[in-house]
Amino acid sequence: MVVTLRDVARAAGVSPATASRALSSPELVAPARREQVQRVARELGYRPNRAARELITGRTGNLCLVVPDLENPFFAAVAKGVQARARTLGYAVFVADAEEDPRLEPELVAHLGAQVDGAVLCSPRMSDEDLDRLAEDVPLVLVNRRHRALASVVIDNADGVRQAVTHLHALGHTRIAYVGGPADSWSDARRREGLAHVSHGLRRVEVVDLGPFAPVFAGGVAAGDLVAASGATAVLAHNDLVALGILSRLQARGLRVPQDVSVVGYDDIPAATLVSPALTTVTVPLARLGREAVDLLVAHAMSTRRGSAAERVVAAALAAHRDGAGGAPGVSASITGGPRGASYVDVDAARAVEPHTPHDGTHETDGARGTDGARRADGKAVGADGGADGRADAPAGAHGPRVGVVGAPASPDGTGEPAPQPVRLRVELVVRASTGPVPTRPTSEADR
Amino acid sequence: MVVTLRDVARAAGVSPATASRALSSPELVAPARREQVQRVARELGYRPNRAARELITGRTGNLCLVVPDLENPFFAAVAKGVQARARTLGYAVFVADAEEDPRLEPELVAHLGAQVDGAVLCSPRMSDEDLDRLAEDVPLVLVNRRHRALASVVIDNADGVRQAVTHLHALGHTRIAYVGGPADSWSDARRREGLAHVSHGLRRVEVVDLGPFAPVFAGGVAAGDLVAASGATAVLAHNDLVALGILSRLQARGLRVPQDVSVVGYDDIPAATLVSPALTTVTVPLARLGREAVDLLVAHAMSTRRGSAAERVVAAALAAHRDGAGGAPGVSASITGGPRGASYVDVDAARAVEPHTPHDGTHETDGARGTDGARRADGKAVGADGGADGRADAPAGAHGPRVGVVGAPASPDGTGEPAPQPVRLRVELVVRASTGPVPTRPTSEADR
DNA sequence: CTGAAAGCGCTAACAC
DNA sequence: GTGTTAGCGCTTTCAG
Repeated sequence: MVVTLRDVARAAGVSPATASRALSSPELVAPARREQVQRVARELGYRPNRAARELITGRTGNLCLVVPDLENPFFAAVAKGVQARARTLGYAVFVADAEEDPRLEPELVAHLGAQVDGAVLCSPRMSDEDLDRLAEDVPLVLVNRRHRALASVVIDNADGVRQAVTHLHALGHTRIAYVGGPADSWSDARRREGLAHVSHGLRRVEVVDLGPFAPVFAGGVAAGDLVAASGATAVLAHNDLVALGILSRLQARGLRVPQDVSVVGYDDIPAATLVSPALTTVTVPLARLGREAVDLLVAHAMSTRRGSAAERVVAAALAAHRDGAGGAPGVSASITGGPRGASYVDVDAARAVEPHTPHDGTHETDGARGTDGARRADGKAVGADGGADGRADAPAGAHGPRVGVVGAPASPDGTGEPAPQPVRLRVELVVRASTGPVPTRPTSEADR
Repeated sequence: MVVTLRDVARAAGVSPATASRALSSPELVAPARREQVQRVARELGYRPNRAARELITGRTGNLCLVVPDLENPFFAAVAKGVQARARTLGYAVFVADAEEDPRLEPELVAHLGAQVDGAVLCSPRMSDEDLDRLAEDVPLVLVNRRHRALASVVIDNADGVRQAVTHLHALGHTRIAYVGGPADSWSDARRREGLAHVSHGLRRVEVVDLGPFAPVFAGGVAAGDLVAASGATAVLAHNDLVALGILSRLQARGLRVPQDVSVVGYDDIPAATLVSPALTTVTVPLARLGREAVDLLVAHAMSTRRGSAAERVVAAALAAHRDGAGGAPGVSASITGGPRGASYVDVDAARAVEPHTPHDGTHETDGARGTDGARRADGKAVGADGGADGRADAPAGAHGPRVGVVGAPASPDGTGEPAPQPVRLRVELVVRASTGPVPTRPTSEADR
């Protein structure tokens, strides 16, 4: 009923081993036989059994993504990016919604982690300890959070607020309110730091911290009243959802935006342009966060995988690799080579001969990242203090085209390799209709 | 390194077979041994190898969901519902984004279908033929589309527009514009049908069809101008995104909503309340669409599965089942029993003794569906003309609490069982600020 | 109720 | 280059 590799082998007049090789490692088979086997396989409609393959190779060809809330446009966009990238690389992706529950996250990762080659955790709210624990079981890449030796892709939080505040300052605003996100939000902490730096640098600018709020529309609505009462002429919100809430509340109270109060968001979700006035906000390359995360995962995390046979081999290869051989890519290639190829029809047949160089920036619109970002362990970079806390990042005063960091995505899986530099993506302020010049006379609640 | 079932067996002093049973079919093992094995397994941190299990059982414990666009709030919400439900049943779910490309859909389903127990296709744009083809390979459940014998969950499209038009009519509107969705949208076709019925029933109501538009914000913006030119005092949009676009365009042109024009959307996505005026719209139980789809999948689609050994057994069981024995649930239970239980730690240990009754409405807020919706093949229902085209659905004139259909979710997998009735979910108009009484004098472009 | 044995479909040594 | 031989870890007959 279901056609098996044996069937193909028999029909092609070769041994199962040869059939297997012809499909999975074509370069090991004589051209004539190879093509014949491939043809027969096609004719018979052969579909390799993934479970059987996984059982022996230890690789699944799957990834997983865990987000706090799929309905949040921010995460939806990241998910889309992850999807797209994974698909072109031949990976399928499990998506899990943690329902904003920090306790659910580790559970989800543990469950899914058992059946994937790696996991992307987007804005995880779980503790550092949980992250450490999980990282032992499955290759992890963090998005929008940083943690010790784990690979991660983040945005330049500090630079975003810098741009926003600079913009507001140029419009004459001197009293700016900040409506923060959740107290335990990693990115919010970075933005606060950035805020402190900018306001230091700018004369006569005063930032009023209105405190932490839920990072959703309702949070913004609540914050709206505080904004009105603060006497600020401009407000910067933790994210667009919050900004939208503020906007809504302000307008409901009869305050005009931007005539009375200017509002700036963060993230640039689609809804930012659905409202009027359209929201001035900090554009974050949402989809790219996802894409980079996948690249990172495929680049290094996949190298080690608890997979019985494969595991031992990889370990041996890595050892040999470290012992001198500057870079015999062929070796690691045949080991780390995961699924690839856009066509799902015969992924195996399409398996490239070229070594595994998953991301060389080909698809990126700006050439920020080094083209050899995927190659790891080239001596020099080893042993640095990459495991530091990551406080060294934001020289927030500097500006100009901040490069999205290169760094060697090494393997933090306990193979003794150094911790990777996080991939940091640039953000950019996009000015729309919700910000304008400071009102000539101060606006306050008393105005109405 | 990794603890295997053999290890557990050895440590517990039993054979691998017994260990396996103790964990996967506890009822087959003597209480004493059973508990001992379970304890040992826990202590050793035993984690069953899913690949090995899948290889022999043919079941994966995974589902997949394919949507046209993850960033569309409609699909995000459905995805969330699918997620949640699948998780409580112990299933992990692959999510794929078809990027609004009908050609990509079958490819994704084919790829993922090979490694899941069933697939949920949300608003698939692919052809009927593609659906037929895929349905042969993997159990399918459709959301927001109907097709022959495939199980599906849809909303009462016709009733939604009926409510909307009735509302508008009550406000005095007599000239109502309809801004449709994509020409090949199944749901849009249903809404048009409903529209025709209602306007027949209502005196003096004239519906102006403004044609098909892309179901996104930009589509609505484009439609906005047509609305203004149509002379209609109210407009009903294919969905909220389009309604939002219309709203935006109308306001940009100086028309006031609802004073000059009333706007009604469909779906009630979160953004509907982010704008001002808040959108009057037809609330669709988005998350529930997803939940029901999963229930349907688990209820019947899982019964048959090409899985070597399991397949034959299931087939035999089904045959025996049909031959009289009204309901020997024990049999099918041990066969169809998929993963379940909320705890991921020891899903197996939690395997219920009770027969497989995945959804009995326990989690539903309204008891619309029958509690025995999961039980299939009880003679009577067999052989009906369930395979009809689905044109029989909308007696659009009727109203009142339309029940969300019960029907026996039979297996359309060619086992000779009848086609299932689609699960139809009720929708409800929610009146917000974007609709109001008809203007005393007609509004047209000339007004400004 | 329990154990021994036989694979699920595939890949990876190891010889030839 | 190719075939032969072993299993990967688990479930499931089939005897006892």
